[in-house]
Amino acid sequence: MKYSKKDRQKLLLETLEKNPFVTDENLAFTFHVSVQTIRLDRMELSIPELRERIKSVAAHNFGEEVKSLPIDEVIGEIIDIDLDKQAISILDITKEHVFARNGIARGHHLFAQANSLAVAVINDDLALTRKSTLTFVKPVKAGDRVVAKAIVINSDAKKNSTLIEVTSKVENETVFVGQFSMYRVTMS
Amino acid sequence: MKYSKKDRQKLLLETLEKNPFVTDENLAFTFHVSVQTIRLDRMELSIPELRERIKSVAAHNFGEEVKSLPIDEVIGEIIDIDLDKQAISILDITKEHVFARNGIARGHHLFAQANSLAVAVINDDLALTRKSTLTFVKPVKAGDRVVAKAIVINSDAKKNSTLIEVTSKVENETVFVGQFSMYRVTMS
DNA sequence: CTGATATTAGTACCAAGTGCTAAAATGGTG
DNA sequence: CACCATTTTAGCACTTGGTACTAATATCAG
Repeated sequence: MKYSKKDRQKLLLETLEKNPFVTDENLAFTFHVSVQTIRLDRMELSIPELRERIKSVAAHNFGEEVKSLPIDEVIGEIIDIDLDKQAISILDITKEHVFARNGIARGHHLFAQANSLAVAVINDDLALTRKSTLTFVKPVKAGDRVVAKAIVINSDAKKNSTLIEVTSKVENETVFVGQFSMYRVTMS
Repeated sequence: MKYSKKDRQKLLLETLEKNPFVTDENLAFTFHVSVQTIRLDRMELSIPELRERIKSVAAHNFGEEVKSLPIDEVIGEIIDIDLDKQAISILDITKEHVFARNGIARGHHLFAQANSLAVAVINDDLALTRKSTLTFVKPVKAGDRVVAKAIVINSDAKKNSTLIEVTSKVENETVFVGQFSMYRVTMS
């Protein structure tokens, strides 16, 4: 069953979209036409040859190295801090923080900002996250400026434990809420 | 200034590691040797030819199995995946992942590994974290190899919701547990 | 100096193409 | 049905970036 030229070219595009690693010979076989026809089709649709297709796939992802979480102690920029009471940080979301596919910020960046703010607000030598509950209220997009505010809910000195709530907002709209139960110790 | 064979081969490896898109001719020129020498070097080091190198980079990134997320957007290395069922990734903790102060891995790296694994295991076009509860059971140190295993607990198609539990272990000892409630949509 | 190691040269061949010309098949319209 | 345009197929020379193999030189170490 042969397709019309139009249909075949449409299918060709879809096929190569799904899997660019197919030779003309292979395509010719699957579409029951000659290799030359496939070549003509590629010309008309300006689809590059196999090697170029592969190269572009490779180059694309090779250049687009996803930024891992930075080394700084705090993710985001602290703009206000009142030790053991509250702190505020801002993080500008760029295209490096989002999924290429849908432009939505990856959860761990919001978590990282909130968590490191929770660590920073604690006035102790050692602060570790013990437990946390997170709610991603609303998707954050590239270009958004996320303002995170950490509030110390309570501090139980005996248990070496502190409860902190972090609320992150974009243009005054809550996008993320996290409760952090922190373990803390003063050394010396 | 010619290098010794040993030095040249070492540099060759590094060069191609950084940029696999280089022809033998090009390499011959930069190392001031003949093309044949480069080929011999590649044989000895069992480095595949340009096209195969490019193909493997492309194939790697075009990971046919992982749909939700391009493979290099995953924090850690996925070593096994059974879509909608379970997945395993490993992350080697280096000094860049830990607090300089105490050598303990910062929570967001463990979260990032677990969360991105939860996203990857979902066989859908869009997967976002809605809520999560985390427990940091035991501190992780530089040098530790964290093995995270994500298990899909249930999938409610009507609610577009999936519950995933991720358990991370170091040398078979649980260091982190996270429950992720994920929002998922199939596009088309 | 000699032998081993390293390097270069040259040939035939391959895959997956491009670019070009030309013939054959097919299809729609009067 | 015939005719002309579109579509498809065929064939050939040439290209890149190699492999596989053989053979000739360089280079160095003892």
